[in-house]
Parts: sequence; C-alpha cells; structure tokens
Amino acid sequence: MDATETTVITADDALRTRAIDVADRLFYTRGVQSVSMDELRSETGISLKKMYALFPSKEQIVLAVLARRHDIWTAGIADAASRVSTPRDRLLAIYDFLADWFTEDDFRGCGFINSFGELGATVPAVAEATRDQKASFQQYVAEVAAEAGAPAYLAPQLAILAEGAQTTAAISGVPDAAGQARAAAATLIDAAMGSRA
Amino acid sequence: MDATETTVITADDALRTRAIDVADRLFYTRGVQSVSMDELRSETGISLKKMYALFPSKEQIVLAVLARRHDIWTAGIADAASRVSTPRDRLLAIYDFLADWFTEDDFRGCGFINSFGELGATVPAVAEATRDQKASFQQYVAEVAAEAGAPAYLAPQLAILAEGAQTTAAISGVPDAAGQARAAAATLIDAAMGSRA
DNA sequence: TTGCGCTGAGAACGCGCGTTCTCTATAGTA
DNA sequence: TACTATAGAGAACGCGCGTTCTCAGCGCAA
Repeated sequence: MDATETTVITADDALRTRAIDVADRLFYTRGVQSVSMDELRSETGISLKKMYALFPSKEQIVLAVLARRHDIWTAGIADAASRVSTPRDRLLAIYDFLADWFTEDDFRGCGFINSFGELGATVPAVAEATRDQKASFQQYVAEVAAEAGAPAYLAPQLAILAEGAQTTAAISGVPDAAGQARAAAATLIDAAMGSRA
Repeated sequence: MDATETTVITADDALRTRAIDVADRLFYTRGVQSVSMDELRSETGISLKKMYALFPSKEQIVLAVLARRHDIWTAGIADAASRVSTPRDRLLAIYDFLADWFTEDDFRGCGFINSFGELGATVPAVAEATRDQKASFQQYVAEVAAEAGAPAYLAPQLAILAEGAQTTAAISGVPDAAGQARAAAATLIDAAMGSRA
C-alpha cells in the first residue's frame, strides 16, 4: 500500500522461519556440509524450487541460521542479566546462562565456533558472522564491566573464560565448565575491583 | 630379521611423513572436507594408489594428522615449561607458548577444535581424538597445579582460559588473547595460592 | 468456457568427491 | 634371455551434492 510498510508477515516469511528452524537443528547437530539440500527439503516439506525462491543459496541459509542464533544468544544473555540487579551480578549471570545451556540435551558447543571451524576458511561470510557475534559479545561484557567500574583489562579476561567454557563443555562433555568459569570470573572481578577500591 | 624390530624406518615411513606434513598444512588452512584426495596427490607427488597403500582411508590421514598435532603440542608445552623453574612459572609458560603460536602467520586456531566443529558430529574418531587431546592437556595442567600446591579447582580454570584464548585469537584475530589469558591466570593462581597460604 | 500466466513439485544436470581397477614398467630368478 | 611377481600411475567408477529446468495444475479475467 505504501512505501513504509516493513513489518508485514507474509506466508513466505512463515516458510522462511520454518526452513531456518529445521536447518538450524540439522546443521547444529551434524554440521553444515553433512546436511544436503534434499534433506532440508524432506524435513521441511518445502520443495527445492520454493527453497531457492526463499533463499538464493545454501550459504544464505547458513547465514540466516547464524543471524538467528546471534539474536537468540543476545536475548538469552539479556534475560539472564535482567534477573539480577548489580553490574557484578550481570557479569556473573553470563555463566549462569551458559550453565543452563550446557545442560540441554542437544548441546553441542557454540554454533558459531563449530561453523567457523567447518567453513570459516572457505566461506568468508561465515567467518565474518562469527567475528561479528564474538565482537558483539565482547562489547557487551566491556559495557557491563565499565558499569561496574572495573578496569579495562577485566572484560577480555571474562570473555575468554566464556569462550573457553563453551569449548570445554562441548568437547569434554562436562557441563561443569560453566561453574568453573563462573568461579574464576568471580575471582577475577574481585581482584580487579579490589585493586581499584 | 627378528620379531623385536620396531624402529626400522622404511621408505614408506618417509612417504607417510610427507603425506602427513602436506595434509596437515592443507587441512589446517582450509578444512578437511575442502581438500580432496586428488589435491593431496598432486601436492605430495604420491599417487592415489600409493596413498591408499600408506593409509586405508582419508579418515585415517586426518587421524594421523591429529595425532602428530597432539605430539607437537605436548612437546611445545614441555619445551616452554623447561625454560622456567617454578611450578607457577610452568603454569604461566602455557600462555607464553600460546602467545608465540598465535603470532605465527598461518595461525588459524586450534586444529582439534576446528576439526571437531567440522567432523566431530559425523566422525566419532575425530571427536575422540579431540577429547583425548583436551583431556591430556587438562591432566598436565592439573599435575603442574598440584606441584604448585594449588587447590584442585584451579587447574580447570586455567585450562578454560587456554581454550578461550585459542578460540578468541582464532576468530577475532587478536594474538593478545594469550597475554590477557596469562594475566588472568596469574591472578587466579595468586588468589588460589593466597587463600592456601 | 476458454485462454493465460504463474506457482511449485520434483526430475534432471553437471560436477567433484573417495575409492578402486587396469595396465604398464621393472626387477629378480633360473 | 625369458618369465613372473610386484608396485605404481592415473584413468575410471559410482555416488551424492548444489543448483536448475520442465511441465503439470490451478486461479482468474473476459
């Protein structure tokens, strides 16, 4: 009707969402390259023709999956942060969020790290999406750390702990990595704040 | 001649070594699945027939590459540790080793983590090799931490920092992750030892 | 009712892969 | 010298992939 309509939800949008749901589950469980477009077709019920009308290529489906994972991650961190009141607790809430995630049945590590390992070297857009996600997280940590009045060196340390916890939990299958990282984070925060106080 | 000969180096061993050298470089740079057996053939000068005489399958080449990476990693950590004298310094030497590694031109993250992301879900032997490597490292850290008289909770924290540094350096391309992890490790060690002293 | 345009299902295509097969060249033995 | 066994090069195979093409079916205008 007019040029400003931006939030109309079409039937195609619903199909796109369904495709991303299914693709995310399959990609995350088995890796991108081991899931064929034909399997995506049979699992979604969306024909190949329609699929290629919704997405120009498989790569774009991967990127759409990663974009949604980014949104879900950001919302999850924000939700965990909203349950506590101090900046210090908001920093620690990151690891509580991780702890919940790690205990999910289908947890298989960070989808970005996995995709980066599989495709980062050959698909630049995947490497970029992964870098963006990590940079966004690092900036979030830096902002909350700044709110807490912590010195600048603290935030990268806390981000590294979060990354390491994800990798360790994924590979070793030990969900406790979140708790270990949380305890380390608390020590680092206290040390940083103590030296400041 | 007799049944006890175990260290005879044959011409095939030399070929195997060359194949592993080349495969490691290509797999690490571009990922396993994007490197074909034919490319391995042309880069090594070893015919496909010979290659399949040396290794029963591509998967076995991947596992041989990972096994050698395990050895190189272990030797590198031991070498870094040998340059210092106290258990505390041996723990910190881990991050000095990482710092050197991260600044290499072709650094592209931990080969195990990358392979795990690419193949861990579909090739059980790759997942197992990765778990073994990480478990071996965790045990090393635990041993040195015990030598230092640190409480048991310290070692997993230090291992998580090392994992996180590798991931962060690989994705964000920031070699400084090693230095940040080292500083965090020093803080954690001092806090753990301080509470013990 | 008839014609027309469009949507979409799924068959088909071309390519590249891991692996195997064939055939040649050579070295050792009588 | 003649024969045989072996090794090896690289052509060939079968399959599975991402993507494209064909054609049937349907809604709508006149």
